[in-house]
Parts: sequence; C-alpha cells; structure tokens
Amino acid sequence: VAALVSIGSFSRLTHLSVKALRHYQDVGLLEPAAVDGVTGYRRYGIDQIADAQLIRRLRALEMPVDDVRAVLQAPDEPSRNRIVLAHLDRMERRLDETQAAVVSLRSLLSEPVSPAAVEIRSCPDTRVLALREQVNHTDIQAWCSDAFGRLDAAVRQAGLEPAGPSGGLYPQEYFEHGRGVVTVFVPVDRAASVAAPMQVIDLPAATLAVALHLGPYADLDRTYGALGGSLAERRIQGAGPIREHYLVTPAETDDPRRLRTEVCWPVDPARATS
Amino acid sequence: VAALVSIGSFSRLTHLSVKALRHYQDVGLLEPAAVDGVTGYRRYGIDQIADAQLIRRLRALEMPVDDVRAVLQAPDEPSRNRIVLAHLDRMERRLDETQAAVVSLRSLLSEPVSPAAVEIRSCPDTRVLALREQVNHTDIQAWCSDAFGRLDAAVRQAGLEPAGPSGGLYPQEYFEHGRGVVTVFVPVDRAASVAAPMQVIDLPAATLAVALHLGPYADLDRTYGALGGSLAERRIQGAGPIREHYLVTPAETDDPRRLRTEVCWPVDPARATS
DNA sequence: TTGCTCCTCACGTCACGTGAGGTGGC
DNA sequence: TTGCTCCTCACGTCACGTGAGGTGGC
Repeated sequence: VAALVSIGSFSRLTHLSVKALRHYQDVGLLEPAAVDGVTGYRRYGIDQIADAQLIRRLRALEMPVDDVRAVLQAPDEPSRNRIVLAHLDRMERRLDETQAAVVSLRSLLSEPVSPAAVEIRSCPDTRVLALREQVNHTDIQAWCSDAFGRLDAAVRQAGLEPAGPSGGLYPQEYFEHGRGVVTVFVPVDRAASVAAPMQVIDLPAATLAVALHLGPYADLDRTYGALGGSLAERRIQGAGPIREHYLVTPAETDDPRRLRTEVCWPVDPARATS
Repeated sequence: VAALVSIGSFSRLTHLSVKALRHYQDVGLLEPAAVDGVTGYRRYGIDQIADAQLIRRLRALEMPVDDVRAVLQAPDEPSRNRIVLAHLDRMERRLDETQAAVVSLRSLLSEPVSPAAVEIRSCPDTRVLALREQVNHTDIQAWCSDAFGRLDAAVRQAGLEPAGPSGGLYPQEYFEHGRGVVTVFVPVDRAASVAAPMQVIDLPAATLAVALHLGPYADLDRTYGALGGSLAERRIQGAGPIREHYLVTPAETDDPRRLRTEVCWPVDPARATS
C-alpha cells in the first residue's frame, strides 16, 4: 500500500490548494485514500499524485469539473483522449473569438462611427429551404456554418438551384436573452421533398429597412446600432424577426474584412416613407 | 436631444441582453437616459449606443467591470488607452500560460512518470541579497522575473559578485493557500549596503533533499510530486520553507525545455540517512 | 504546554442568468 | 381585451476563497 500524507503535505506535493483539495472531494473528483472517523482528518496516498497532477492541468485549461471527472473515470485511453481533445478544440475556438474581439475593439477605437445608408426595400414571398433550432448567441457562428453546410448539401442532392443569397431569421428573444430559435435558409426555385429537420417554407412578403455590413461578424452590432438608431430617430418601429442576408460568406473568402452582410429590419410599410 | 428607445429595442440595437443592461445599471456602467418614475420603465438614448458597443467589446475580452467603468470615465484618450492596453497585456500573459498548460498536459499524457533521483545535501550558511514579498501563485512568474532583474542590477551596482546560483524560498502557506511571502535571492561574496526593500541576509545551514527539474516551470509539480513522494515513502518529513535553485533560467535560454531547476526540501538531518 | 495543522459550516466572489409574481402599454 | 413588454425581488451558477469558531497532534 502507498504511503499516506496529510492534506497539507499533499497540497505541497501537488500544488493544489488545501481548499481546492477539499472542494475536489466534495464534488467527487479526488477522494482521499482514508478519512479518520473521529477527527475527520484526510489522508492522501502518494499514488494519488498522478490524478492530482492531471486535475491540475485540466483545470488550468479551465476544463469544467464534470469533464475532468469524466476524464479520470474514462475506461480507456482513446475515450480519455476524446474528451481532452474536444476541450482543446473548444479552447481553440474561444481563442479565435478572442482574437476577433481584439480586432473589433481596435477598429471601434480607431474608426469613427459611420452612419448607415438605409434602403427601404419591398421583399416578395420567398420559397426557401430552411433549418430551425434553438441556438445560443455564443454558439451562433459554429451552428450557422454547420447548418449552411447541410443546407447546401441538401440543395445539391435535391437537384435544386439556389435562387438568391442565403439568410437567417433572428427573433427578438435571441438578442434580448442571448438565445432563441434561429432559422437559416437558402432560397430555392421550386419545392422539393427534404428530410426532417430540414423543411421548405415560404417567407412572407415584407417591407425591410436594409443596411449593408462590410467586415467581420464581430462588428455586426455596429451596423445594427446605426440602422436601428436611424430608424428610431425617424420614429419607425421594427416588427418581427430581424433578417440577415449573407452576400459574401466565410465559405467564399478567408479575409473577414471582405464579408458582406445585409441587416434587414422589417418595418410597417405605411410608416416607412423614407 | 437623442431619440429614446425601450430596453428591449436597445438590447436589439446593441446585442447586449436585457438582463445585462439592467445589471450594468446596477453596477453603474450604463445608466439609462431616463427612468419613468411610476412604472420604472427604462429609456435609453440612441447616443448611448456607442458606450454600449464599447462595453460589449471590453466584456467580450473579459475586462473586469471596474476597469470597464474606468475606461468609460477616462478623462482623455491616452488614459483610456492605457487601461485598455494594460488589459490586452494581461490577456497576452494569460494566453502564454494557457499555451504552456497545453504543452504541460500533452507531456503528462505522453511521458511516463519518472522517479526522481534524490540527493541529500548539506548546505552551509549562505549570505544572499534578497527580495521578499507577498505573492500570489498566479503572479509568481512575472514577479520573479522582475525581482531577479532588480537583484541583478543591485549586485552589479554594489560591485558584488554572484557567489552561486540564484534561488527562492517558498513557505508552506504559499502552496496551501496559493499565496504567501516569497523570498528570492542571489548569493553574494560579501555584505554590502543596499536600498530597501532589498536586504542582505544569511540563509541558515540546512540539510536538503534535492531533485533536479529539467524543463518548463509549468511542470515543476511533477518534480515536487516525485521528490516529496519519495521522501514520504521513506518516512522523512520536510521542515521549513521549500527552496528552489535556478541553475538555468529564462534569462539564459529561450527554450523552456532547457531550463534547469533544483527543488530542495529541508529535512531533519538525523533522519535523512538516504 | 504551545503553536501549528486540521476540521466544518456559512458566506462571499464575479457577472450575470433564471424564474416567480406582478403590472403597464398598444 | 389580449398578449407582449417591462418591472422587482430572490435565488442560482461556477469553482473555489474567506473567515469564524473550534479541535487534534507533536
């Protein structure tokens, strides 16, 4: 049997704080090898050092405690590595977002606020192939790129032709709570049968106030602010979900500055005499 | 005066959630332009969009709310930029740590646990030039590199010669609570008068169990575990602050794999008949 | 015997999110 | 009138950290 040490010694051996060690017992991450029945003193075996070192590294990478537990309990090395690699993937995506946020901050600080050129446009009924799902604001990028991949594949497979730029519908809820049922779509020239959850729907005709956004998606709020602000100044109220049209997408360019996106607020046509 | 909009509209304009907007009022980040005395309804001016966009970007970079407030209240552009750049600096340091943590995790998963070669060494009295301060575990890297810079400068300025490798003393508290009074030192050949907070002190003689750590500091816990575990197996107890000797430092190599560090546990000489 | 280590609550931190329960505005 | 928006508490989240108040071990 392995030698036992006190919690303080184990803390010095592993560089985990005493408070953290107690917490890891509470949440079932690292159970002391023995606990004195009378005094409650914890004793750790030196064969637990390896687990402690792994925990420390995973937590240093901000892996959630539940995932760390899954790693420790993984039945074999491949399944353990799967969890670890999935987390490293998440971290890389977050790193990309952070870099985009830095760029976005610099551009906000250096570039003046540009008033949006707002166009009022009548949009007819549109038949589209669509995917609809509850999405979190933080996941929108990944979800959209996945969804458009599936839509494009379905369009090809059904022998259809895209009949215009792809787009998305974002309900008010999505902005106000940071989560909501988002619809992304590709216009198509005719109906066709597609496998669920994909569906062919008809977007109703609408009058849209449209502003063109040039550049990375992290800066979209600037165009939202310019467009919505200009409408508010003119006492025009929006109604219904906001629409985005993706004119130039990440699939077509690697340079985020070349992205082109239309931001469209549905408005009451009676009031929208620009 | 600017047009006013409801909290829901402002949320859609700025991509800040309604809950976040209310929270930002509570903490004094973004006060609505008007609040209805009867209903409590908040009204935001469209001229507040710019502030909201700045807040959103700074929070996306995890700047603490207190710092965001300081940015918003900065009297001029230079002082505003100072706060922002200081935060970007912090982020870059954290990024470096994360990358080190990834390397450290990979090496733990790929390289087997190596038992430490432990040497028992008698260390005589040592006269050193030292700096002592309360330091957080998370800040130790930056603090040490700064402290050694100051120590080296003081040694040169006083016309002294380094009389051995530099080192550090880490009290138990430092590991158990993640914070403690850390001492770093450079051995010198003779006494000299130095400006506070620097001081010349004599490290008392001690018997040390020493293990050599090769590689990045992020992996130091592996050598601590190996050394302390092997002492625990032999029922040898540590006593007093742990010592590190920096044989090859980041000042001497850019490759963390070439770092050489001695980890030294003071032990009771009577029991330490290896 | 003294001081150090260890114990268990209970509560705090940070930046919001989650509901409950209720009211105002088009 | 209906449903939607908005309101205010109070509490939850996450991974610990911070004390308070007390006890065991060398």
